[in-house]
Amino acid sequence: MDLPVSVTTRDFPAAEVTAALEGLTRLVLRLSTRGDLSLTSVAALSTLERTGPCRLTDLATSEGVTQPAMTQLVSRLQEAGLAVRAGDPEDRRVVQVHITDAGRAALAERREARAALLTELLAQLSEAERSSLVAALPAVHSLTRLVPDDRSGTRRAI
Amino acid sequence: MDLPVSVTTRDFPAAEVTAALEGLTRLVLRLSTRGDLSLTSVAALSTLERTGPCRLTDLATSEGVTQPAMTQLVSRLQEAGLAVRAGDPEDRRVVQVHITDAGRAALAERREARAALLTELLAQLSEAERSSLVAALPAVHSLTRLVPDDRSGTRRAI
DNA sequence: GACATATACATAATGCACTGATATAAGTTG
DNA sequence: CAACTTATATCAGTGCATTATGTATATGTC
Repeated sequence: MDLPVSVTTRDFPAAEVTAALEGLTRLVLRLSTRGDLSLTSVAALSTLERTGPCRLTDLATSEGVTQPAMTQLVSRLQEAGLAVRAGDPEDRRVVQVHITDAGRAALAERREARAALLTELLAQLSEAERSSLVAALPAVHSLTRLVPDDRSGTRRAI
Repeated sequence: MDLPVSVTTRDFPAAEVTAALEGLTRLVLRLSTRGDLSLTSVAALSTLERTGPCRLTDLATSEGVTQPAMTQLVSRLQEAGLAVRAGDPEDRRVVQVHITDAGRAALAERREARAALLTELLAQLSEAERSSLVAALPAVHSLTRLVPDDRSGTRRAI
């Protein structure tokens, strides 16, 4: 328990990191206002903004939801004017989902608001704490890349 | 982009941290299986375990949900045998919510499962990355403490 | 060229977890 | 004791997910 910690795989304080992760998750969720875009909506819009138009099913896979869920989500986004469906002339079964200018604007606005609030929060940390967070960013990116986009196969309860 | 970074309030990469936070949030949510306890359930049980029996309304406040939501949540927890309601002899309007042994066991089991999976994920990072995550833990704790338990007053959209 | 199968999306029915509004019951105060 | 406040429960509605199934289009095989 209180042996010196060398951060190897074996003695990694997974419990603490798990708790921290859940705390952060709840923080983010609590900071979301009703009426805001859902996390999935934001993720889907971000994907569309980053990678360009995308098939509905591919979008579902990449966001880790089922295809019907994505159908509904795209419908909501379309009603809100943030995305549009477009047919694919080469395969008339497919729907290409495009982000609209309004969608891009909504993303930008949301990012700005969240960044502003986060900046405010972070200002209350010590400089050492801020540095430690920045230093952890690459690891976080690696982590989020580790979980495959599709949830089939080896998925397990966490 | 590749200037030396001194992490002051002014030039803190809030956008990046925001993005990382959202990525982590989605990671955690995606790793939750259907049938698992919801995050709110876990948070409520954890609070009960940590601080002992608690009024229903206080629990609602501390988890950042409305009182009806907490009434329902406690009902679910009670049906699942993870918590129980107990009357308060001093004020017969109040309900004291207690965690049960089964609730404690469920928490422990869940923590173990998540820690195991997280360990597996973390094993795929470099040692430097793991160290950076551990180093960021205190900052994360500070951050999660910054957001007050109740959402009234200064709450804003994020 | 026609039929079987696969693929892409939509629709329907359902469930869960939240919200707001309101009811009920129990304390508190003028 | 009436009026008010507090603590919880209940109800209707919403958002976002699920599974199961339907429909249109594509593809492969005989």
